[in-house]
Amino acid sequence: MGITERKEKQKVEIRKMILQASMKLFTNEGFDKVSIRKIADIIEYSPTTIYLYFKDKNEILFELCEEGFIKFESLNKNLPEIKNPLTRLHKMGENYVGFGLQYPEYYDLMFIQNAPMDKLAEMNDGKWIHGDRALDLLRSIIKECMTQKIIKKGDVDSVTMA
Amino acid sequence: MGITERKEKQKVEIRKMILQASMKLFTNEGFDKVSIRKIADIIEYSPTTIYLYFKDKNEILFELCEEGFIKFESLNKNLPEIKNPLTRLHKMGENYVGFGLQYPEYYDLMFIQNAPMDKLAEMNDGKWIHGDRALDLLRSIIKECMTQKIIKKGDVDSVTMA
DNA sequence: ACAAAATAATTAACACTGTTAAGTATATTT
DNA sequence: AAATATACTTAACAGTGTTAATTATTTTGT
Repeated sequence: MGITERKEKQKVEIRKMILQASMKLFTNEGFDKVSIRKIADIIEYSPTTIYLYFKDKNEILFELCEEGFIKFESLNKNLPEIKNPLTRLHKMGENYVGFGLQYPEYYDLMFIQNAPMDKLAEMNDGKWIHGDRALDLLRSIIKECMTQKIIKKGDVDSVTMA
Repeated sequence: MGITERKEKQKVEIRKMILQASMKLFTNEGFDKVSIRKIADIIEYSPTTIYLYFKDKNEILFELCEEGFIKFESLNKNLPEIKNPLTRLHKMGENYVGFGLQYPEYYDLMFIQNAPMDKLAEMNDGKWIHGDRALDLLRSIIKECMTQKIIKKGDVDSVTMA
């Protein structure tokens, strides 16, 4: 039935509008300072309409991160062919940088605005469709950095100073 | 006058209670999830009483960070005697780690919960009494890391994996 | 073509947030 | 004892995420 099909498409498009508006607001003002009502204003729908498309505010962020992880994973397609795990990790680091340069808004959302990490950790039960492995890997890196990057920070600074 | 003196002490003690309760809540639940009313509940005063001692919620965090920076600075007293700026920075890195181990709650508040960095940046006009140099230095490190730690992250991970 | 059922959106409301203004005791000074 | 200052509280505002009830619209079954 072509008519319900068009309806589906419209629903998808509203979803897209929400995600688009949210992305803009999140990166401009930060997740916490963005209210559902602000998003609703932009897309010119009632605030509660958003809840017809997303379970809650976190799920919007979640979805955006998923999008980001998809992009990031597609960048990582060149990894498996590298045998040496050391250089493979190094390559992943490069990909990570490349991702940041190519999709700065997504990068900001996923890795700079640290609040998200907490928020997403909450809804971490079961869901993760695309982000799981990438996130786990990155999280392990980040966690290790929580104890070690400090030292390395000093080193980085030394290097840049020399 | 011994009586107004005792009054002064009581005021200082209420301040301390607020800071103490806030510290506990901030590190346990995160800055954003702590409400003024929750703090008020703990110290068993009305929520608005807190505003007699602190301008707003951020100022409580600000004060706690100041305390932290004082502790951190006292750890950094061993720095000036080191001539070589490279090894001096390295030593500061060590102090940073030491600080994190010695005062985990403060460390968490100041460097892990990244939201504060944003919040404190807002009220960064003029104030900074103790934290200024230490913060500027650390912030420069952090900012450099925003572009470079990514690579270093990979490296760190490589090292730890080897 | 018309009534019934499903869909999509909205309005009203709840419980919470930071914060301010106005009011109320209590203590201090004159 | 009356006036003033101090310490604190209650009431309120505007905003938040979110849910329930309501209305309008569209699709379906006859």
